[in-house]
Amino acid sequence: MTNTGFHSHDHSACIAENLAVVDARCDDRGLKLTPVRRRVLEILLAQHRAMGAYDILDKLSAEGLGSQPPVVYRALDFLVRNGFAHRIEGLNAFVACSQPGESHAPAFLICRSCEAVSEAASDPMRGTLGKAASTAGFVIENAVVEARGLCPRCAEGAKV
Amino acid sequence: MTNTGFHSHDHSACIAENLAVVDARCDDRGLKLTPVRRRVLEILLAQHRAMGAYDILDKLSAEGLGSQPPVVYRALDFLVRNGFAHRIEGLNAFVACSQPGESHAPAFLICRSCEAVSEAASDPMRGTLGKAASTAGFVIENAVVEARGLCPRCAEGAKV
DNA sequence: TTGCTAGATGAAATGTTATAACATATCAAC
DNA sequence: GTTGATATGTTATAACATTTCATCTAGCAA
Repeated sequence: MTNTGFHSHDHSACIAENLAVVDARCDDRGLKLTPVRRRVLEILLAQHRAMGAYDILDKLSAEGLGSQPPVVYRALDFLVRNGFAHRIEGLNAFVACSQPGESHAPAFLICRSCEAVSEAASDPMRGTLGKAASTAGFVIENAVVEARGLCPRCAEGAKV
Repeated sequence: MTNTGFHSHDHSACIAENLAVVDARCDDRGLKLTPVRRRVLEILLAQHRAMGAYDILDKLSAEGLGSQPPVVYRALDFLVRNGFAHRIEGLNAFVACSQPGESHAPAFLICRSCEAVSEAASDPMRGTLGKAASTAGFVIENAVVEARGLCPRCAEGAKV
């Protein structure tokens, strides 16, 4: 139940550590973190927010790292497939994973005001959903769980 | 915890009842279920599956009920806003609501094989997610919960 | 009855997100 | 040095969604 994104922290260390973990995981598994892939991950890591593919593409192409949609979609696909990033369905956008490479069933807390995204643990099989599924005889393979609302900072601001 | 969609039932009665409820709700609230809106709802009700906006538009325009995207998006917006239909984020598609007009926090069970969609109750504030949110100081306003997997029929088929 | 207003619709264009399809490059293994 | 596997480059297009502006219609007040 790690929650990053809503609280201030040493962000450059946070980025560095994440990249180090991803590097290690790639080594372990024989995956190649190529320049485009690494750069896309860095762009995502720069902020705890979701970014659209075309926003990322703008940055990439400004740096001469590819200028066509498939470039960024392939990189994102690699990152998502390997658990280094997640897709936020409700925003058609992507965030870096805060627990890279760990197998986990993430749930997201998305602030509608500042658009910060925080990753929490979910357990789709438990609770009402799991009960409903088993009653119905439905076999859950995975679940999208995205909560929207206000992060601590924005909720505080809204009150005032 | 009503689950429709995975089990056989008198579907024409199911449609008729849903429409009757929606009619009544519209009367109550002074909403207008115009021909386009009603027809879109009927199209969605015809099957317990999610349909893309353009699929719906194809049907509409075949019937002379409007041929441009805004026609269907406006109708869908009306239906979703008033709780008569839901958007499935993971599919960029729409389903009729099985509890029209009731205020509820739906969760969806989506079969990846036959694409049937069933609506279940969810309670985003409860369980691990709610706990994570309150720990983080996050105020949940609503949540997208979409489980994917196999419906009873397809799960059975997969075993064989 | 007229005219106002708000909501609904018609229509054209555009914006945004995502993939198909095909060609080329890179690199390790044999 | 050929093969096979993986990654990239590039063009085009599919799929999903909204903006904009004009027009129509129902309900209602003067």
